[in-house]
Amino acid sequence: MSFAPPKGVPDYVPPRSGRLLAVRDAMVAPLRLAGYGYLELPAFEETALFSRGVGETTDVVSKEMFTFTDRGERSLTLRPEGTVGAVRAVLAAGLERGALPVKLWYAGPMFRYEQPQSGRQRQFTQVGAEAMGTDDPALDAELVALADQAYRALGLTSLVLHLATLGDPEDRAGYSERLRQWLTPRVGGLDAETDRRIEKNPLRVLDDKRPEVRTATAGAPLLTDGIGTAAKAHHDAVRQHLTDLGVPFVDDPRLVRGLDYYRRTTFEFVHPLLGAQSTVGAGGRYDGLSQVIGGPPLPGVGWALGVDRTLLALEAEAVVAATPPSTAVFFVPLGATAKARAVALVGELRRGGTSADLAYGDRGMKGAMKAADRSGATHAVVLGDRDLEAGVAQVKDLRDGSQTAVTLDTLVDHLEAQR
RNA sequence: GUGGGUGUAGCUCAGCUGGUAGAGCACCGGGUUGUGAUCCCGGUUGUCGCGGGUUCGAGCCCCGUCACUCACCCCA
Repeated sequence: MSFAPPKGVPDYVPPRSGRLLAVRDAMVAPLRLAGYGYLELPAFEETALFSRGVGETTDVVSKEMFTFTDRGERSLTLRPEGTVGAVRAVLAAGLERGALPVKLWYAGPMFRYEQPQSGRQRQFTQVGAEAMGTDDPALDAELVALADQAYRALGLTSLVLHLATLGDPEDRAGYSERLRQWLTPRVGGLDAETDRRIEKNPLRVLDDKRPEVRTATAGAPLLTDGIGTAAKAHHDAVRQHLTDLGVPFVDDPRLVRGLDYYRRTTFEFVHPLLGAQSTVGAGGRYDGLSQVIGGPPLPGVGWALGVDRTLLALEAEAVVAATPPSTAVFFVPLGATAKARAVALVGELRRGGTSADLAYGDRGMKGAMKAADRSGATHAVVLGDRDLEAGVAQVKDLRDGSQTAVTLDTLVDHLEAQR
C-alpha cells in the first residue's frame, strides 16, 4: 500500500498549505471590493458543454479531459477550466436578464490529464472572475487591474503583463489564411502535429517553443495589421484604461491562447523565474461563447489565476508571507486537575476570540514547554498543583522569558489584554 | 504521448576499484524531581523503489519494471 496520491494530484500540508490558502484569499480580496459576487460551481459538467465551449480542436478537449460515464450512461467531465461552466450557470439562473454586467468570482480545483512537471499538475486550483453582459472595454481593464492588485498585494514584483487583441472572428479568419500560406513553405512537413495546426489553427504554431520553429517563424506576419476598426477601437480603449489605472503592460502581438472562445482582448501574467510553465494568470474576452453553447448573445470577459503557480512564483521570489502564528496562548498543565482546568480555560479563551491551545498527551514539563515554543504562542500558561492551591497561574512571556503569577479569577481577562 | 535526470532513515543527502549502511536536521528522553528557544549527553527509525541476473559476496555491475522529477507538447 502506497500513500502517494494519484499521479499529478498533489497534497498540500502545513505549513505550505497555509500559504496556498493565503494566496487564494489575496486573489479574492480585490474582487470583493469591486462588486463581484460568489459563484459556487460544479466540479464536473456534461462532456458536451466543454467540447463545444472550449473547442473540439483544442488540446484541452482533444486529449486532456478527465471524462467518465456515470451510472445513467451520461458522459461527464471534470472541469478543465472554469469560464464555460460559469457562463452555463449564469444562463441557467437567468442572471443575464437582470442587472448588467453580471460580475462573479469562483475558486476551486480544475483537472487536465497532462504529463506533470514543475507548475503543471493534473489537479490544480484557480481563482476565476468573469464579467458578462457588456462589451465595455473598461471592464476588460478592470479585471486586469484587479488581478494586478492581487499579485501586488502578495508581494510579487517581477510579473510581466502581456497584452494583445485577437480581433473579431472575421479578422482572425483572414489573418489565419495569410499566416497559413506564410507558414506552409517554412515549417510545413516538419511533423504531423505542426501540419495539423497549420490547417486548423495556424496561430498556435507561433506558440511553439522549439528553437528551430522559433527562428523559422520569427518574421511571421502579425495579426495587429488586420484588425477591424471596432476591435481596434476596443483594444485602444483597453490600453488607455490600463494606463489610467497605472497598470504596466507590454504589447505582445504573438500572444496565443489555447482555448477557442477568446476574441479581442487577451492577456497573460508571466513570471520570469518560473521555468516552462510561467503563466500564473491569464484571460480575455469571450463575446461569442454563450451562443456557442446554445445561449443568447452575451458578451463577457474574465480571467483565471493559478493559485499553485502563484505560490511557486512567491517561492521563486523568496517572498515570505507574513503568516501570523495561529496560537496566541499555550497552556502547560501539570497533573490531571490542572489539565481539566486548562481544557476549560482554553475553551473560554477561544469562545472569546483569543487563539489558544494546550499540551496534549500528558507530556512532561520540558516537552510541554517545547510544544508551547513551537506553537508560536507569545504566552505560555503554566498550571500545576502548587499554583492551583495558591489560586494562580504562571504566565510566561515566551518572547523575553519574563514570568508573572496571575490569579485564576483574572486570568482570562489578563490574557485577552495581552493581545 | 516523447526525451533527459533521480530513487538510501520522517526530511536533505553521503556511501571510494563490489566486502553486508552513515551524517546533518527532525523527533523522543535526560542534564534541570516545575520552565521553551541556546548548550551538553543519550535514544528510535531503513524490505538501500520493486523483480530478476552476474558474483563466494550487490546500495554499488547487468536486464526489466515502477515511481518521482525536469523538459518537449500544452497551459493557470
